[in-house]
Amino acid sequence: MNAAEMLRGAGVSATGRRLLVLETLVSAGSAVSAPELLASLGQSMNKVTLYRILDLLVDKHILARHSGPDRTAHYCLGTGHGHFHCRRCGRCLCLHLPGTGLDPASAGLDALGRVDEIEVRVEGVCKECLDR
Amino acid sequence: MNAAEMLRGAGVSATGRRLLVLETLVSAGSAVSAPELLASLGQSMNKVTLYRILDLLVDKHILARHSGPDRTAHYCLGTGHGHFHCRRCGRCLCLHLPGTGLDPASAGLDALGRVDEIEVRVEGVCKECLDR
DNA sequence: ACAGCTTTGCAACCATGTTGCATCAAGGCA
DNA sequence: TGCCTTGATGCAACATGGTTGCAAAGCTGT
Repeated sequence: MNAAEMLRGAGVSATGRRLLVLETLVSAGSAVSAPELLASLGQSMNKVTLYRILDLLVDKHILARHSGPDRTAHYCLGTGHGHFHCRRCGRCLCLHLPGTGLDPASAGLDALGRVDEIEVRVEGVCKECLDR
Repeated sequence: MNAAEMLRGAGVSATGRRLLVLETLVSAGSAVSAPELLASLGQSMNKVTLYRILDLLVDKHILARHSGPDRTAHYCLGTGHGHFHCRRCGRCLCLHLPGTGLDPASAGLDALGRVDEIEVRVEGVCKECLDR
């Protein structure tokens, strides 16, 4: 499924700007913040447009927004369930955690109210930074 | 253990400002953001002083800082391992999750590098808001 | 009292993100 | 084709959360 199909499948038109943002995120592979996107896209994209596109894509469940360690939102594809934040290089890797026992019922979370989303944030130093 | 003991135990002097911040957080019971603290403390505390005290207490491991949903840091006592964010009332409740299977080895996280901290963020609507 | 340190305050600044409004592009229809 | 409506983009100004530089106020030991 390419970027244009993802957009049309969500019922929004696939404009050039939106494709640019989405393809940048696809090729990034990790979670990226809005300022990082702005920097990598250069002057070719207005920041207001970028923020509006990110809002739209999150609203349409194409992107997931999660809060990074440096108090800026990070964006990545799909509904990631976890992220690893490297304290040294600042990268934010998406985790796909299988079977960590994190369903609301088992943890007794549903006693708190309605649970919409569970995210695991792991902080540390990534392998590349440790080896270097 | 009262606030003054906590401060002296961490090797910092227990000044009036620091006691005020720490006691406010103790009595809050939930995780609080810096702007919320500023509002509740009124004009009696300069915002720079507050941020510096919060930084100090996090550095001394008296407080834990974690990122809220509204891109502001929240602070609570100890090294909480999870938080429940209510999307309706905005409160941020500390969770103490027992045995959710979240140790680095079992989840295969240590293959990523060095893991320093794991935090679980749960989003939803709290019981009080659902009942209302 | 004095020197030296820590703590606090004030003002100005910076970065992230938002709002209001104008403009531009795309599609429908006479 | 020309016109109208609607959605997408851009620009400027603003709002908020947080930081920095520097000065004043408070301790502490001599």
